[in-house]
Amino acid sequence: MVLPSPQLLEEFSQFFRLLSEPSRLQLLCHLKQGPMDVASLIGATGFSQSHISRQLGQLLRAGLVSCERDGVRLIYRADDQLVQDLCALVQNRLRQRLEDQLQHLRGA
Amino acid sequence: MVLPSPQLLEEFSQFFRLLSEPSRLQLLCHLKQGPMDVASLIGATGFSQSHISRQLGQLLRAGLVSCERDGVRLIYRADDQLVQDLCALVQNRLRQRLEDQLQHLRGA
DNA sequence: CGGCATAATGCGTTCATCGTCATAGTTGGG
DNA sequence: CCCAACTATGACGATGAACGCATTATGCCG
Repeated sequence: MVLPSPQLLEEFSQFFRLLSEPSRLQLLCHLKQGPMDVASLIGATGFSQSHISRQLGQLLRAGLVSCERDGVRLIYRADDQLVQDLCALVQNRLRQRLEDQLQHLRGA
Repeated sequence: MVLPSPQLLEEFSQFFRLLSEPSRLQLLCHLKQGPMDVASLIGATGFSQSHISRQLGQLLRAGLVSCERDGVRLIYRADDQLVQDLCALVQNRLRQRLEDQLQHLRGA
C-alpha cells in the first residue's frame, strides 16, 4: 500500500471539487435524462444563462459532458456512467449511516 | 430514471466537497497506512496542528475516520473502504482519458 | 493542586469560487 | 450584409473555506 503522489491527490481533489457543487450535479442529472441545449436547461433549473454556461464549461473540460452544434444551439449530453456510480456508492454510505444511527437510538 | 431530490443532491455535494481538499485526502491516505495520533500526522504532512485538527474534525463528523483516546493523545483511524473505491473509479477515468488523448495524437 | 503535554477552538487574513450584469462571439435567415 | 437568436466570456461584488496564531480545554503525573 503506497501513498498516492501529490499530483494524483491534486487531480482527485479537483475531480471531486467538480461534484461538490449542487448546481453542477443538478445539470448532470438533467442531462442524464437526455441531450439538451442551454435554453432547455435554463427552463429546467431556473439558473441564469451565464451560470449554466460556466458550469457546463467546467464539466466539458473535465470530459463529464460533451456537446455538438445544431444550428445556432449547442446540444449538451452526459454520456458518462462514472458520476452515477460514484453517487450510488455515496448514497449507500449515507443510507447505511442513517440505519446505524437508527439502530443506536433503538438501543441495539 | 428519476431526478434526485434537492436534499439528496445537497448531501452528495457536501460529501464530495469533503474529498475536494488535497490536505484532507492526504490525511486519509496516511491514516489508511495505520492508526495515528495528531503529532504523527504533523510529522508526516508538515501541516499545522490546528489545521490537522480541523480537517480531522470534518472527517470525523462525516464518519470517514474514527478516534479513541490513548492517555493524552487521540488515535485516529480510517476504517472505511469507500474513499479508496471512489478514488479507484476516478483514477480509472483519468487513465482512460489520457489513453484516449494519446490515441488521438497518434492519429488513430 | 500545579505543571505539562496533547488536541480543539476563536479570531483574523487570505484566497478561491459562485452568481449576476453587461458585453462579445457565433450561427442561420432575410 | 445586417439582424436576430443562442451561447460564451470579462468584470465585479458577495460568500465561504483554508490556514496560521494565539488561546482554551482535556487528561496525565509529580
